[in-house]
Amino acid sequence: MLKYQQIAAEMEKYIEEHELQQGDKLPVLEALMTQFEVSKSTITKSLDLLEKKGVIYQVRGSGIFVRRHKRKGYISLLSNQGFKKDLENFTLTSKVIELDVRKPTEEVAYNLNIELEDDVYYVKRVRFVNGQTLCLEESYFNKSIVTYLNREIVSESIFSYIMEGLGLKIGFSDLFLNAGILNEDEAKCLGLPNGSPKLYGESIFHLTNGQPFDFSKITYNYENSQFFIQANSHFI
Amino acid sequence: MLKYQQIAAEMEKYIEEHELQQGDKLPVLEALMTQFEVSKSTITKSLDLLEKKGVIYQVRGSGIFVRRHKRKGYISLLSNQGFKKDLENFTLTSKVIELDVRKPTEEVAYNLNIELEDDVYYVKRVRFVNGQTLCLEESYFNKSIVTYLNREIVSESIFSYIMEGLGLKIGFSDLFLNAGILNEDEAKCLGLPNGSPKLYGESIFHLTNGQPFDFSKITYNYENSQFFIQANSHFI
DNA sequence: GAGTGGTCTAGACCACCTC
DNA sequence: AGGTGGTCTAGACCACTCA
Repeated sequence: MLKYQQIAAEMEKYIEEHELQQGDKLPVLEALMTQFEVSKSTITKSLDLLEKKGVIYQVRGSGIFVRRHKRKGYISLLSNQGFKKDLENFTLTSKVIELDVRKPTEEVAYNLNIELEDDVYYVKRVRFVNGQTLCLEESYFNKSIVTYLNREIVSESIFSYIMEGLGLKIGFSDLFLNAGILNEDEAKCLGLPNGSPKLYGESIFHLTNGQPFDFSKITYNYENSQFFIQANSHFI
Repeated sequence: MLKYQQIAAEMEKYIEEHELQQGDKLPVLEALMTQFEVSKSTITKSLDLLEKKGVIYQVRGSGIFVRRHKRKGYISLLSNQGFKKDLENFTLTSKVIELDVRKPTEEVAYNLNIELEDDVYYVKRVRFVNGQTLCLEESYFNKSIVTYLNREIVSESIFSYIMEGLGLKIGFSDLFLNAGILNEDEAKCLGLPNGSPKLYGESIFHLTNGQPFDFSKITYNYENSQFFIQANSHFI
């Protein structure tokens, strides 16, 4: 693990364990430099990372302060790691509805940047938090990258398998979101009345080298899903 | 303007003007260093900024590549600048429904970190894109920070006024999102049938020094609003 | 193995906040 | 004025990719 990541992790752990609150001041740069025995730029890089994660904010001429969001059970739209982290104290389970290898539709081929003749894994599953439906998820994986899937893998965390089992490195993701009305199949899968509102998202996940490997359509149960985003104005 | 911001702006402009596509390769670090006559760390900082904005991605050992999302008319949930930037080619207007000074509710006082005796500006308005309703917005501004508002200001971009007119610096924001069903008043304001689905968000905007100054509740017309987010895995 | 991006350092100087 | 974070440099060395 790199120095600046290590330091960021330690600082975050410290903040959590000591239950520091919004606005609490952290030691000044000078102190952190000597404490961790690194140069100024390394500390700065750690702090920039924590700032990007929404853990702290830095005020020039004043200090470094803790930033905490105050609502539990919200899913971060920024960590492209599925829900594992956000719903740590909740029980996450999945029911696999379908799993097969097929040819992509035009839409899927376009989003995965492949040809219509190439193969994709198709996975349809319902995900639950604490036994209640969270979302209905239809995923398409580029089979030449995600070379193997089975029902067992797919009923657990697919992303853990992709990273640890296949040794792939996830780089970045695009997410598109809107609201709508559940159709009959969706309502049935989520256990909601026909015509209920839905939160609907499409996301495309890429490897670090820029290759898209996963295109997913997710329909959320509006009663059990809420999201948060922490933004900075560093890029106006 | 700082060097690294200047360089980032120039590079972004270059990419737009030359209509570079997803995956197109940019010059290597060495070349950029000599071209802009700056050190490696400065170029790196520019590139990190562009990466954070979702404009490029960097692959170690390989190069720097253009990253472009391909859908028009989506609102970025990361730029905490209102919609100005995302809906550039659309006409944005507002209708002010209410504007007054009042005492905060407990909820508002909590989110703005003020006392129940303090004053807030309350603004209720409907916003339109190309003449169609985009959202219903109820905002509460800490009056000791946002010292003055009037109907004229409020019918234009409040944020431009806050930055340019009042000289305040916006730092970061928290956004909470979920879906639900429109109530009668909301449906009327948005011109939708009663009981339609809605996208509902609450956001808290802070100055660079960490003070919250704006708490807003926004109800979106689900037919006219769609969002996107570009995420990185740099902080797993 | 050549090319390319990423980390880290030590230090100079600058911009902003608080008192 | 003194304290604090932010920018920028020059250069060493490391890690990954790809032919």
